[in-house]
Amino acid sequence: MRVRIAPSPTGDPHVGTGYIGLFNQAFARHHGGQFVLRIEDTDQKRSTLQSEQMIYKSLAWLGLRWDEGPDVGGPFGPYRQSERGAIYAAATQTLLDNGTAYRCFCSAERLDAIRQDQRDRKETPRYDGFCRDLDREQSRLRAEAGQTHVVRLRMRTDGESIVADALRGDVAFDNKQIDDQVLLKSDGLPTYHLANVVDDHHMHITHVIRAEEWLNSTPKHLALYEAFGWEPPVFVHMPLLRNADKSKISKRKNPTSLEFYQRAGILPEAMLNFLGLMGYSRKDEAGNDLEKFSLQEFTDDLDLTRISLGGPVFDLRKLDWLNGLYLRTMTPEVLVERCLDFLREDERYQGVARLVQERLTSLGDFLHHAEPFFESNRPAGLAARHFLVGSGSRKKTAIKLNREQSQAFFEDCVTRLEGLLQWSHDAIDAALRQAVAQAGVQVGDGLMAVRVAIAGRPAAPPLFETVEVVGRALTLHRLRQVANWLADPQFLEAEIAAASQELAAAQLALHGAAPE
RNA sequence: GCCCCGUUAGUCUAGCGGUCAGGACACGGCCCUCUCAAGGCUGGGACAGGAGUUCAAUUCUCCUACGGGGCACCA
Repeated sequence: MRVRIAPSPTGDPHVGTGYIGLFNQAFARHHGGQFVLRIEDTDQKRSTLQSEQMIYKSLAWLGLRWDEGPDVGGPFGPYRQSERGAIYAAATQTLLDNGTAYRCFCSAERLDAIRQDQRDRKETPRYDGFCRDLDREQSRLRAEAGQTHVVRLRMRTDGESIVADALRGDVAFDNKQIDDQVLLKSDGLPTYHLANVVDDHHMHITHVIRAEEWLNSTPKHLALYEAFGWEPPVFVHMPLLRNADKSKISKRKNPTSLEFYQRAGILPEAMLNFLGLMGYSRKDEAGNDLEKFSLQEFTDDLDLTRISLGGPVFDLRKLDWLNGLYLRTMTPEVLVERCLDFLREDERYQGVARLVQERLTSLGDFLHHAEPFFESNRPAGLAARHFLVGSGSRKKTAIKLNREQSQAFFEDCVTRLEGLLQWSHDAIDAALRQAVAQAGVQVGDGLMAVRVAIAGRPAAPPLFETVEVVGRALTLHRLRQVANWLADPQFLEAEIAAASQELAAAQLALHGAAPE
């Protein structure tokens, strides 16, 4: 048995990739098969090599080990789709020759127009078949003349397609509902649908274990297998990880980057364990649910038919509990090792040392100053008043932003930082200054708000360096967290009230009981 | 709008016709304790609604509601 995961190197390594990867690998190992990693980089605009590297790094951190992949090779490579152009070209030609695909010369404008029209008439937006019956010879000549075009799948318009999903049973789709999918884009690269089917076949994939979002496009894939005369694999559509509001997990509402969890000090074995609890459960001898288990144990008795299909909410509180459980059951020796490794293996370590250095009077001070860089959860706490931008300012001229405005400011910071191609001091500097200018507050006040959001305290190393060192994943998470706090007036109020109480108590302790 | 999937407590789940509906996170209380955690005990809290099938439905079927996903020259 052979399975694969096929992440797309666009952006941060996604926790969903880890989730699907876990089940794929465990399935392969359980059955003594192979687990393949394939990089789906057919989207030229969005794919980056950097992102690809991060995928390897994060999946390896999690503890997943693939038998074949771009980085480790294998007998059915190349494993990067951008390097398989000739294979897709040949496959496309086969379909063109046997009439199951056709060239389409329609412009993007025309397609937009008909889709809009269909939407207006409340119909399912789909290709209208304008080029479907072009003369084959004509079509060939136009293509040879260099006219830009795509290649589309000629979908049957009658009957229905049955997807035999391993978890759901037969799922029927009316063929009339299925679009003539583009297989080859005008840039000559294949779409997911084509590349996926061709590669899965050539890589001898027997079981496709992927996210539920693909279920609806499976009929297209089935049509492709048929067009090629190939045997389709077994399909297993896993439930989607969800935000607290049950929508598909997204970085707006949850940290989705595996890098974030690594940097936040989550143990990979706890993360894997937690993912193994999503839509799945194991039992102990007494028949109760087993909460803690190793990858090996998970793999040993994995049974995909036990997967439950309701979309599991990715609840960080339980992850934290599990992580603590792992931490508490280590021997002190191992714990020390893990902590030191956590710091040592983190490339931020050097950067933190550099920033903290000038503030030290003893080695023991290091921990205090380094805390903001590694801490995972940051309660709003004592410095919360800074989140209302300008409110913490001692300047009389300070422009204060109200709750909504402050929230908008933090969200703007997120958007600008998110868009940075280079996570460098200068780029961060520029982005944050723009955000401050946009908000119309004084530079010091705006940056102070960001500083407190990032470092949790007003006294910290210079902001841009700090942000650079803290890194993208954690920085964005902390800013989003503050934006979310600001979105909930009660929460922030309570936080500030608690903080002032804390402050009063501290002062009381310092100066003795106040006179009656 | 159309198509598809799903629905046990706030959350993760067990259950596959007859159960006091089990476990876990979170939450409350008590205990332990110099604090905080951890730990122990304990409490509240769920089968979305309605028809049907059956001696018997959380479990099977249908309808409704709700949630989600898809409908791209993104994956």
